[in-house]
Amino acid sequence: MASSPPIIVWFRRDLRVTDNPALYEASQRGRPVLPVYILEEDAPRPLGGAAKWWLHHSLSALKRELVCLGAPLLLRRGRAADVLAHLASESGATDILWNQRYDPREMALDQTVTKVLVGLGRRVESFKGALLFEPAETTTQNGQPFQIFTAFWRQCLSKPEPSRPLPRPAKLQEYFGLSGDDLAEWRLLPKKPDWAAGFATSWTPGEDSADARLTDFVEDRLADYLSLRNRPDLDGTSRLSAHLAFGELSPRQVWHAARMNGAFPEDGFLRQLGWREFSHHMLHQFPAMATTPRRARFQDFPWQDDEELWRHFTLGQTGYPIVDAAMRALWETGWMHNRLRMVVGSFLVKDLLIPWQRGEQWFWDTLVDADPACNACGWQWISGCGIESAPYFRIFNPLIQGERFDPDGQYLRRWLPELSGLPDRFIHRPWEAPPTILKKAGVQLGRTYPPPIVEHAKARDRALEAFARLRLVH
DNA sequence: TGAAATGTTGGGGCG
DNA sequence: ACGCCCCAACATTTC
Repeated sequence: MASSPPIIVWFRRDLRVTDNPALYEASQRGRPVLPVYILEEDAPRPLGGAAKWWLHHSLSALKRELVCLGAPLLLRRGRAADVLAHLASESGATDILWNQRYDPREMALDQTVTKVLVGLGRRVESFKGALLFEPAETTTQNGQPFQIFTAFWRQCLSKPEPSRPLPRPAKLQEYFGLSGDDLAEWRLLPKKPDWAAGFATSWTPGEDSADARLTDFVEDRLADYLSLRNRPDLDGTSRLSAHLAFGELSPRQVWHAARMNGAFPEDGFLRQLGWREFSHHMLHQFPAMATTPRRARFQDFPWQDDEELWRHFTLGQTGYPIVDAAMRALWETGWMHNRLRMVVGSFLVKDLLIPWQRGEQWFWDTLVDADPACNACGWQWISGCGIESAPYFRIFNPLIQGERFDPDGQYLRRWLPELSGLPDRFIHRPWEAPPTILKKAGVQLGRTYPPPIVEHAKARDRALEAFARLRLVH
């Protein structure tokens, strides 16, 4: 027996059933629900490798959730407009619901989809679930977008608090009769080599584990967040970034979970949500920032862009232990601590004079939490070419950062086994260790571990000089 | 969400 | 007792 026409819910980066406004609304209408995820062939930017791994597991988790709710997830691939138009005619659906996304390139796509569907006599509705505050409602007094985080966040905090998360919908009516792709066919997982083998020991994608991690964080570690958040060796952060990036959690859920466990909006943790918010609003308002420095004069920066140095950087073979440990952790786990993102970012851009866009692309490929807005904002911030950003002359010293935030070298020993035998005193600076100590630790500089590929003091001077020249020209 | 250079102050060693 | 130097500790400025 054929079902009556369903309501289509198009899942994108909102791979959750709780606090999912589009799904919730569909569940309220007393009709079958047809949830669909589309592998978009016309996506503005193909997902990176690590994100694909996450997507695979997140989709399989979402499939399980939706089976429990009674409406299995349909997988299709192609251009979103074609797929949805086809689905609408196959199923007779008149209503297509989704949660709004804010990246202008994706919004352009959604507009096309809308036009096509409306042209076919369908109704399209979009809902708000991806952000805490609406970009259109968060502007300066004369209606301009904010460019400075503190002003932006102050205004956000003066508004009513974000609304409470919606509940998980009750049982959904299944729509029968359509078949979709098999997730495995999408080949989102790496085969040979399987570089993602280590990911699973660090992560469990999906809404259930996102919720568990959130609960664990707000109950046990939120209180120490401020004092530990910069310590990669102590696991002081929430590690929710990938769950948020794929929408397995909504920022509202994180907000209220933290609030109920004693966080104040002014506190450090919610402020981090503020940065996420700010990044998304910024990319929404300034689409070009994905690839172009917001300060125009950085267009002419005299980059060196040396392939050999780049290779050392990506392999975690720069000779600066904190940089190398961070880059190898990124490769092995698909994630990097935020403090270390700043350290390696500063190193790439300022010590090696390699354009931030290359770093941004590398992160895009290797981070499980790769998010166009946060990634571009972060790189513009660290390279000094954003409007609100670290001034260019703010150059991190990898040695000082390492010793300050990994004082016992615990993090280094975990990711750089070849240095693990060095005493605390030298592990951040193996090139200063006396030969006897190196020998005892089994370290051969230049063989088991590289000497520094640049001398930081000189690299710093060179970067400042390049920056000074830039200022002279403009 | 920086680091280095430079300036200032004050205590202690020492002739 | 005094002036001088050194240097650590801290503050300010500069990149």
